[in-house]
Amino acid sequence: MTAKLPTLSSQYEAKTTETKWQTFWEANEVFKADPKQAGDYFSIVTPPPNVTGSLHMGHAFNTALIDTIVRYQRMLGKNVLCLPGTDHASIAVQTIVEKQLKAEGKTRADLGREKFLERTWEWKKESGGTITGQLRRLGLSADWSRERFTLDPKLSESVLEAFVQLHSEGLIYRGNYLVNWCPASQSAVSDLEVDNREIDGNLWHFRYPITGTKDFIEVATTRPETMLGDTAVAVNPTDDRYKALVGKTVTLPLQNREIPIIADEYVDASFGTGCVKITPAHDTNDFEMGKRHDLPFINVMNKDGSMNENAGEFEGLDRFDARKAVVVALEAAGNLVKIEPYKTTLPYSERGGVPIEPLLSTQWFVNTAPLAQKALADLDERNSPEYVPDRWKKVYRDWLVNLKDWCISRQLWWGHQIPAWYAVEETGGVITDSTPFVVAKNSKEAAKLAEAKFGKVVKLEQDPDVLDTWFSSGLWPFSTLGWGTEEQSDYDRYYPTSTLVTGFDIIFFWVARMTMMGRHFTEAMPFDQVYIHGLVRDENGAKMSKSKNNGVDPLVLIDEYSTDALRYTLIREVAGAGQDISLQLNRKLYNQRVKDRAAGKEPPAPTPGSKDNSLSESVEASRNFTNKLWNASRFVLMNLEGQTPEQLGTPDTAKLELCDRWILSRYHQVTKALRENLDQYSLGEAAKQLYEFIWGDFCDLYIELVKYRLQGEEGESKLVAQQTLALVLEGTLKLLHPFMPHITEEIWHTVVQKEATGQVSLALESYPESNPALIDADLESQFELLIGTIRTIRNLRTEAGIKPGEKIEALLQSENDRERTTLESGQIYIQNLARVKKLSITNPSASKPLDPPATKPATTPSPDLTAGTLKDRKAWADRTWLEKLDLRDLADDLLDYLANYQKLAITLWGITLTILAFNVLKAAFNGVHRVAIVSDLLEDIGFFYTIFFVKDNLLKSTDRQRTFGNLKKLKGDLFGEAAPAVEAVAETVAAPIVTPSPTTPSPTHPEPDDLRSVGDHRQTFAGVVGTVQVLIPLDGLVDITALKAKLEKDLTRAQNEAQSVRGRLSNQKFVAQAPEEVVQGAKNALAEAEKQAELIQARLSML
RNA sequence: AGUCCUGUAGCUCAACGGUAGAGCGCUUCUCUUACAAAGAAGAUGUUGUAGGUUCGAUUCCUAUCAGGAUUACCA
Repeated sequence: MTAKLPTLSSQYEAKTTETKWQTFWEANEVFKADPKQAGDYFSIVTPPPNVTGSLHMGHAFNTALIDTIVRYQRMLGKNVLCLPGTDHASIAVQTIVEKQLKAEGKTRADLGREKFLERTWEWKKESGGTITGQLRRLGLSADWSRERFTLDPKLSESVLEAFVQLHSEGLIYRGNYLVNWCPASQSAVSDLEVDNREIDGNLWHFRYPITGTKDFIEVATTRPETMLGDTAVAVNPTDDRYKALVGKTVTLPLQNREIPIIADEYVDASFGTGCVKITPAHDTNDFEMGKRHDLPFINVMNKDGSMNENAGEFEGLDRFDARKAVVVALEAAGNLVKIEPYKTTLPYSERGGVPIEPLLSTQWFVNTAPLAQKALADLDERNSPEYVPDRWKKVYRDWLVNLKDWCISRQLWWGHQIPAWYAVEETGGVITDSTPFVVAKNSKEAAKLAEAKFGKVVKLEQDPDVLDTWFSSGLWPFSTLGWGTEEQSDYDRYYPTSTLVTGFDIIFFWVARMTMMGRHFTEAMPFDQVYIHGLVRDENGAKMSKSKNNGVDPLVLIDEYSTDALRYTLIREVAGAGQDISLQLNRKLYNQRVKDRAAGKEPPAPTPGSKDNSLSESVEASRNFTNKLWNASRFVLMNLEGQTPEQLGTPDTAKLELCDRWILSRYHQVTKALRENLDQYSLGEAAKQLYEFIWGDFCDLYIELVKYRLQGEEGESKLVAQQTLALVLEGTLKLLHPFMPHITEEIWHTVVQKEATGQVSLALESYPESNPALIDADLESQFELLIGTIRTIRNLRTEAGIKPGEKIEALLQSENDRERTTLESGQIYIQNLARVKKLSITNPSASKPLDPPATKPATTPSPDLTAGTLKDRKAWADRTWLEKLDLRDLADDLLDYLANYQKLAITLWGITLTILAFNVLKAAFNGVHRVAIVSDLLEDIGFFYTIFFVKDNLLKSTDRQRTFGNLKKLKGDLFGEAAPAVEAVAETVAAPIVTPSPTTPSPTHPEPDDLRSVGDHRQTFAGVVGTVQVLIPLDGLVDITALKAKLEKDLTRAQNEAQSVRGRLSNQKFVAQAPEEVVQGAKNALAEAEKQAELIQARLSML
């Protein structure tokens, strides 16, 4: 043990602490995976963020979820690999760099491919560093030694391997098809890079003259300029209106081209005129039809979106100018019928920000059907991968079924260059659609292959295009582990990976590609489970997006509130089925913070109490939670007197006091629930449970309940409290660690007093296990009554306007033995937490009270039985022996005293003397039939107390509970009260087995006299909890109106409850058909409600 | 248009078919020696609407309204 006591500073410094642990974890390689380590493994490859700039809130959310899962699995003792990395994001990154060049007045062509790539790598270095730095600040417990980038040599090798293999299997081909063409970036783009927007457009109606007649056929289009490439007009074969025309031709206006009228099922006769113009080179549906009917494909557009030579007089016009020009020309020619406004959704290029053009071009494609079939079989036959939540499985499945071939070539430079080499001499020195080629991993192999193929050495040129980024992303789960390279130890150990954590928005584009590729290349699903989460929505519930400019930088919130607070907020929000989560934010303040950050200013220190000053209320609440944990830990540390949980040891079960047993029961209950929730990815639920346990149970109740023991004398009771506090705190830190890794690590090291090393870290501790033997549901519900009683007394205090600091008297009356036993065993708790100096617990119907239990206002204040300060006890001891006697109360108080100061009473001497005292009392009692009404009776206790005090620490191990019980029995004998049997009491205290009420009230109702007995002497405030009547006698004036109002409110509530339950019970079918326990529960509830109403009614009638 | 998800307190969300809870916010009181970034007490609901099944529906079914996601877009 160190010389100075371990403490926590009064203020938690989140920023320095978090940086400290992030640095520590990484420097000590705490999270480095070791394939050689035995045991089950748990591996996650993180979804690689694009190296385009910085992380947004969605990344923070994803990372928080991943890390919580990963840390939990690590604490379960698994061999964990969490592999981080980034994605090269061809088109996004190239767009950024080209923009930079443009600002300098240059183009990529000016630089040339090599120089351009150099420059892009430079950019990647900076941006990639920003990204991984942010992941580190989020506390991601990744193995940074295994960080990967999709363009790493080894990953690129995997890409080559995959491409060559797929090509050799005939699953990759080169062909002329329609692709999503982005004229702005002049590249094909994937469906994912397309953003469908609904826009207000027009529907233009044209008429095409039927060749050889004066008739016309009317067609409509949203893109008039495409008519220049029309090669047919189609009608439905069953459409009687046009049947006769099929086989004839129309003359295409402006182009004067004869095009056929064809019949095709695709045409919907009921829409518009039932005639469709067919442009196979510019529309996907038309493309299919063109193939079916063997139509010519006339491309009228250039790659930059301008019209080409096939557009005739419109050549050179931009597509939108051409649109206008075509309409004008058609109108002039009398072919325009009408223009009607029309809502349509247009695909926009996410990158270029312009409408996508379906364009016919020669590209590389993956034949996905055979790949998808394997993945589909795994899903249908083995439910692999398993989706959490399950409903996303359907979305995934639909995609696999409806899949189209995948265009994988991009007309870009940044990325994996397609490993195809063209024998350009065959086609005049340039690559054309028909240039022969070979596919190989490198130019050397390509040369060899080409030589074999052509029988001579030929000049080869590599395809200038690069692969779709998703191609390499599809390999990510195994390419990162060394698949297809020399070093496969990680692959052998950690593949297939355990869980993929990602957003639902990329199930198709990424998840499905990984499963197809993984299944094909590794014969295994790349992950066992897929955990799908939602998006982070902004303060108005809107999706965050660049175009709306409503994104939120997680670092701004981290600077303001800490990483732990942000992580916890995000996770706590997680509802069930992959729902979106929302983030509360003061946008105005946020914008200010962003500005400040840019200017290098720190966020201002929080000013408590001021409203409208919260950047994010929800994150602030989490920050307050960290603060709560910090302060509670401070308190515990202050009271452990320098001892670690290990040094203190586990508390002896037999010596646990009621609240110790309760908090341990709660702790094990929560541990159990937490493990279950974490196992099934109910992270939000888990986070909330911990919050409630830490704040509600541990801080607000347990700590308050044990304070008097900690502040009291050294001894067993104090030791057990310390042991329990230490045990629960350390366990709780472990439970919370996956959610809030930094603060828990900091507190833990202080608590256990262990220097942090690569082997000693909370992150490497075992996750707590639940001990079912310590879970006691009965005990917990008994506690409910105690807490309810405390709350009722506090409520009465408030209603009566009693000052918070003032100590009061209270009387608890219940006819229910179990209730009374519970109240008695928790008496000290009620006294401490409800600030009651004198508490009586009686059975109003058992025997006529000899005298009113509460007496007239004491002229000299009663010594405080509860506070337990030395001062009080001194004052108490100073009393003189035998001023006046109320023997019954004396006995009560003697027992109170023992209950409160059990640790003092443990000496044999003390007990002996107490028993002696009882015998003295007995003797006295026998001689006195009527006992004086005196409230100040405790002088005599002072006498005993002095003796106890002297002998205080002589003996340690006595079954004080049993003795206490015996004393109670003795008291019962003396006064004829229905004191619980000795055994019952002993067990109540040491191991409560008392079943909580379903209260079965006794048939005898309290006499009004009973109730009045208190009120006769003083004004009394009253409330009811369970069937316990809580009475607070008051001195001075009482606000009768307030009291009445309160009682009436209670009465209404009780009557309503009774009424409702009565209604249910009077339904014969309910009684007959509902399960026994439900009916019984209703009966109990009715009895309790009726009892409550009765008690309140009686009390009310006395006013 | 199809499919899916969601409608519960002012906000964000809970509630094996058993009669609705929590956090934040709000109101009142309190700076009590872990914590005012706190503590104590309190108020707040035709569970979107209408039917149905059931002894009993926030929960299951049908219809409907509203919001969202997604796929496909009819030219």
